[in-house]
Parts: sequence; structure tokens; C-alpha cells
Amino acid sequence: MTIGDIAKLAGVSRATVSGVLNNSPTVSKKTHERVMAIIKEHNYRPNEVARALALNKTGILGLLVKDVSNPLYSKLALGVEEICDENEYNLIISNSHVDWERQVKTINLLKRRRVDGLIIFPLQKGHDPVQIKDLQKDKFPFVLLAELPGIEADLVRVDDESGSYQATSHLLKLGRKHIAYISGPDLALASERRLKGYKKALAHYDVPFDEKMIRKGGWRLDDGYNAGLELLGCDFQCPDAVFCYNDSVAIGLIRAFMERGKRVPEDVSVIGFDDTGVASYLETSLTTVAQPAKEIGRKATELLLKRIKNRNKTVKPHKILINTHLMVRETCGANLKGSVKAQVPVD
Amino acid sequence: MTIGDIAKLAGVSRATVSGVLNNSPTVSKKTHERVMAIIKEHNYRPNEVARALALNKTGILGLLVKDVSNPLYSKLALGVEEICDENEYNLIISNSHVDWERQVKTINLLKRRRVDGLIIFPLQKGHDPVQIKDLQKDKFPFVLLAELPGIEADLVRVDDESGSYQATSHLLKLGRKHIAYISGPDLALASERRLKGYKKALAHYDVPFDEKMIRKGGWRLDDGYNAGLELLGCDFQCPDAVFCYNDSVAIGLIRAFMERGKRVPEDVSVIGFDDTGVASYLETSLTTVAQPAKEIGRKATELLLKRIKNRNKTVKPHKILINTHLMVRETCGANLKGSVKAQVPVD
DNA sequence: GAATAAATTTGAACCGGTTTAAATTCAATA
DNA sequence: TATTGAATTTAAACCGGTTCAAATTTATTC
Repeated sequence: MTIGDIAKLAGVSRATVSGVLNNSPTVSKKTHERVMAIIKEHNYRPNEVARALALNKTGILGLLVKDVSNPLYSKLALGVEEICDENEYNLIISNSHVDWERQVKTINLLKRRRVDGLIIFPLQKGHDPVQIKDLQKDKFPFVLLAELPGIEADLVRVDDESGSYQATSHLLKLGRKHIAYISGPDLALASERRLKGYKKALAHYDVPFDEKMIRKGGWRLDDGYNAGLELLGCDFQCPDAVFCYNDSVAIGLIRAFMERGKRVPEDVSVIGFDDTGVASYLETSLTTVAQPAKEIGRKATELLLKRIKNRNKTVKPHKILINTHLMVRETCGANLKGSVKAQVPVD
Repeated sequence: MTIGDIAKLAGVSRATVSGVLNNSPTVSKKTHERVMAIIKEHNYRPNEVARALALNKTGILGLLVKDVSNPLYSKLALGVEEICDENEYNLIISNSHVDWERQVKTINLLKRRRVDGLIIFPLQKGHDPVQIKDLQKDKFPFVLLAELPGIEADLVRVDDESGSYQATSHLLKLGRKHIAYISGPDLALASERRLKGYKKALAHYDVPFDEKMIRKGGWRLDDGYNAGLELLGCDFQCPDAVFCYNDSVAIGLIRAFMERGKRVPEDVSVIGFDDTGVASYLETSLTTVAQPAKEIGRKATELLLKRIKNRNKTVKPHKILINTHLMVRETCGANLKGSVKAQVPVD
């Protein structure tokens, strides 16, 4: 069934059928109804590929993240999808798997497919992001989900610094004085920003900054576990609170502490980052800085759609910072063991 | 840049450029090189939309699941993507959000987009799956990820019965005699199959089946928590082991038990289902029946690609059952508290 | 009823590729 | 050198829509 078949059946031209499909005001009510009836009867659905070719617009967006099976990204994808849905867009999701070559190949393929725009969580550092620069040169609509040094483009990300400031302040307000920070992987700019927020909070509460309280972590449970052991093995003042780069690190660290007889939160308060779901499932539920991933996805998509509308115009890049939420649970010591419900995330 | 532009620059016809792009053996080596140079020089990339229209093939697959942010589905998506990647396909992921209307709309939109095939986790029961039947009538290539009563189609799913049999047998081998089963939501056929495997194991070990040991659960932490309280509140023999519909239910149940002074695994063994990631993060790590979601995704995609190749031929439906893996951790009582590494999932 | 204006419909070109029969070029053979 | 056959290239049609100037139909006015 093509538009031609319908036209023949209805005894009109293809142009008229096209008009009917697009609710053009120039087609008469009578023809509209007659043609529509035939369309329904034959269950005809226009070929979006042909439409895309004619309109130079596919109605498809591309989302490139490191790994959708990371809850942070899948929640984000949910937000993207929500806005896509409202605008009759579809979404192609691809994973870079932290492989530079895959990032390049994927972006190229999506460009060939003529997606209307891209949302990219770019690999940072290590290589020169030529393809991203090319996108910019070609005025191809895209939004970044992480900063890329030297590139001024639309960007949506969480406000790491303020999130970290909040978390650290919370610990300080609970009376903790010796707060350690377990950093993320070397490549993460976010880790640096969180360190900044941490320092800011210390300064604000007149607590001296101690270099020894900064430990190299990572992003996996192991990294936290090892960092925990390291902290315990030192001869200096053991921290009475730890702020971790993410939840996995926090959980690993807690395990190390528990194994060595340190109680959480009685002896040591712990706060994580992300709130990707595990946090509330733990026996002693994890206090953490929640990233509203879905919200990030929504905002990024809205920004992208705007950019698509103004494709040729030169609008200066927008940078949107999304606020985190401190999810106060048990490991920080502020809450007693609570009911099941209170600990389950809402979103 | 279009194929025509390149043709002009190279002083050949569009057909020749097309031949070059597709490595047609009829174009001479000399022309191939000359045209290729110009293509590279101008960084020309063929428009896949136009190609799709001409070839009647988009190179895009659709994946429809309930919710990608469910780790089970996002892992599955990863497997799908892997095979897509190998075959230069892209993947549109959509979520039904357990909403029948959305399922209908999504399938229709993806058909309009002329995706080459669909992988569908269909909503079960409740409604008549007309669109799925339509797909079948139209010989549209698709693979299901869950059974649909009355529909014979390509299907890939986990072998619930054998997984459940394994888990129950494991508990029996550990000497447990009073094993409860907390079921899933009413609509899940999987829950029924797991019950079957449970019964089979009991029978095999000559342990009498007790109706009172079957409890209605669900799929959320709360459901498990409530089921746990219910079990404890009864006046009959309290179970010494519980097999749960999924990990969330298991975790909820464990929480209820712990709160009432029952120790896991000392007093009660617990086994979950899915192994979606939380299991290994718990203080007492959860023994669970792992669904190899990625593998399911891979197999489903391979099956779909085959179906696409044989689009017009009538190949009888394939039904592939994927084996589960029993992840023996701590809550079943078979393992002592182990090292961190042993508990972290591999895939 | 003719003239004119307004409403509706349509033919043909276009989007950017692929395909194939026919035309052209090239090389080998007589 | 002319002939023949193979290798290469090309023109034109096609995929299934949209668009818009021009043609046609309908309605309005005198």
C-alpha cells in the first residue's frame, strides 16, 4: 500500500492524499472524509522513510552513552524517551563502551542515518574529539552530557560542585570533623568538581583541609573496598566520615570498614553519589547524592529540540546545571533504621 | 553533498558512484580509485534514508520492552546491540511502561518507520494482542521475549522451570525441608513456570508439597517484605528456606525476617531470581538464579536476523530457552562470607 | 447567464539513493 | 583494419512520499 494506491482507490491525485494525511486546510471536508475512509479501510500507514527523504527530517534522535546498562544512563534514556514521545520522535540508543573508535564509528553512522540530532555523553580526555568539533562545524544539532575541554556547546549535566558541597556540609552539620573524600577515576572531570565542592564546604565551616584525607578511588566496588583498607591502615587520624565518588565505591568502602570492626554510621558516616537504586536496598541504607538522571535526559532533549528548530540560526550554547538531591538515609547517621517505604526511591 | 555532486566532480554518472560505494565488481579499478579519492576529499557520506527507500530496508531494528531502566532489559538491550553492531544495524529502543495503548502505538510507529524487524517483550494477559497477530499476518519479522497464549511465533526466553528446579534442589541438598515459594505478580506466566520447577524439585527429593508454603508476592521490595511478615505471622511451621520470584522480593523478605530476629542464612535460607546487580552488593550477598539477559538479547537478535533473511519463506517458529545460572552466594547458607571479588558479577 | 473570485485539485519536479537494459569503450582476434 | 566479445559506463526508471505553480471546479456577484 502506497500513497499512489490510495489515490487510485479514491480517484484523486497523490497530492490530495498527501494533503489529507497532513491535514492540509486546502482539501475539502468531503474529500478528506472519503479518502480517510479508504485509508482506514486498507489500514494504510505512510512510509516514514519516504517522508523523511522528502522532508529532510527523520524524526529520529540519537543517544550515545557509555553503557545503557548503567542505571544512570538508562534512567537518562527514559527521560529522553519521554520528551521524544511527546514529539513523535524515536530514539536510537548506542553505547560507546568507553571505546574511542566506537564513539567515532557510531557518530558517523548516526549522521549517515540523518538522525535529526544527537545527545552525547562524550569520552573525555585521552583523544582529540574531532567528530564533535565536526558536528559543530557542520551545525549538526547536538547536546553534550559532559564537558569537553575546548568545546563550547549545548550542555546538560548535574551540578557536582553543589551536590558535593551539600553532602559535605551535611556531614559537618552532624558534627563530623575528619571527613575523607574518595575520588573517582582519573579521567572524570566530575571528580575534580566534587572535590571543589568538598573543599568549599570545609572552608565554610572553618574545618582545615587535610591533603591526607583525599584518597584515590575509582568507580567500582573494589576501588572503594581498597580505599577503605588503605584508610584504615594509615597511622594518622582515622576519618569519622567519608564522602565517596559514587555508590559502588561507598558500598565497597563500608564493607572494608565493617570487616575491620568499624561501625557505620556509629563510628563513621558514609555518603555516596548517584543513587542508582542499590542505595535503598542495603541493610543499612546508603545516604547519597542523587543525580536526577531522568530530568537530565528530559532537559537535554528539550534543549536539543530547540537547537533543531533553530538549526541555521546561530544561538549561543546553553549550559544547564541540574540540581542534585541529598537522599538522607542511614549511613550518614542522621536517621535511625526506618521503615521500608521511606527508603525506596520515588522516581 | 549528494551522490550527484560527487558524480559531477568525478566526471562520471551517479550510477558509477553508486557502484563505487557498493564495491560493485563492474567498476574499473581506475575509476574506483579516482571516485574514492573525491569521496574522501569531500568527506561524503551516503544518505542512508535515501538508500533505505531504494533498497526497502532501513538497517534499523526495534526493541520494545517494558522499561529499559530495569537492569534485566538494559542488559538485554546490550546483547541486542552487540549483534546489531556486528551487522551494521542500529537499534530503536522503546518502552511500553506496561501500558497497553503505548505498546500499540509504538508498534505502529515502528512499522511506519519501516524498521526491518522487532524484538518485543509483549504485555501478557489482559488484552487481545491484535497488533502482534497483525505482524504475523503481514509476515513482519519479529521475535517475542515472552509467551503469548495462542500465538506461535519466534521466541527467546529463560528456562524458568529448570532455573527454579535448580534453586529448589540446591536448598533441598542443603538439608532444607520446609521451603516456601513467594510468587510473582498475577500476570506473570514466568511465576507459574517457576512454581512448576519448584514442585518438580520437591517431588524429586520426596518432600511433600504443602499449599501453605506458596505465598502471593509480586515484584517489588515491598511485596517481599509483606510476604515475609505474613509468613512469620502464621501459626504453622515456619519455613527454613524461601525461594522468591525475584531479587527485590527476596531482599524485602530478608528485611522482614531480620527485623523479627530471624537470621539469614542461619535460620532461613533465601534464594532470589534474576541477579540484576544488587544481589552481590548486599552485606549478606544474595544467592540467586541469574538470567543471562545479554545472552537472551543476542540470541533473539540472531533469530530475528535469520527471520529477516527468510522474510517471504515460511519457516516454522523457533523457540529458544536459555539456561539460567545459579549464583551461589551467602543467603542460601552454602557459602561463608567471602571475598569482595567473588561476589561481583562477571558479565 | 456571464464574469469574477475563491476553493480545490493536480501534474510534475524533487528528495538521494539503486538498478538494469542499453550504449559505449576497450582489447583481442582474424 | 575490421570484427567480435568482454569490460565498463550510463540514462532512465524507480522507491514513496511532499510541494507548489498552474489548472480546474465551485461559489458569488451583477
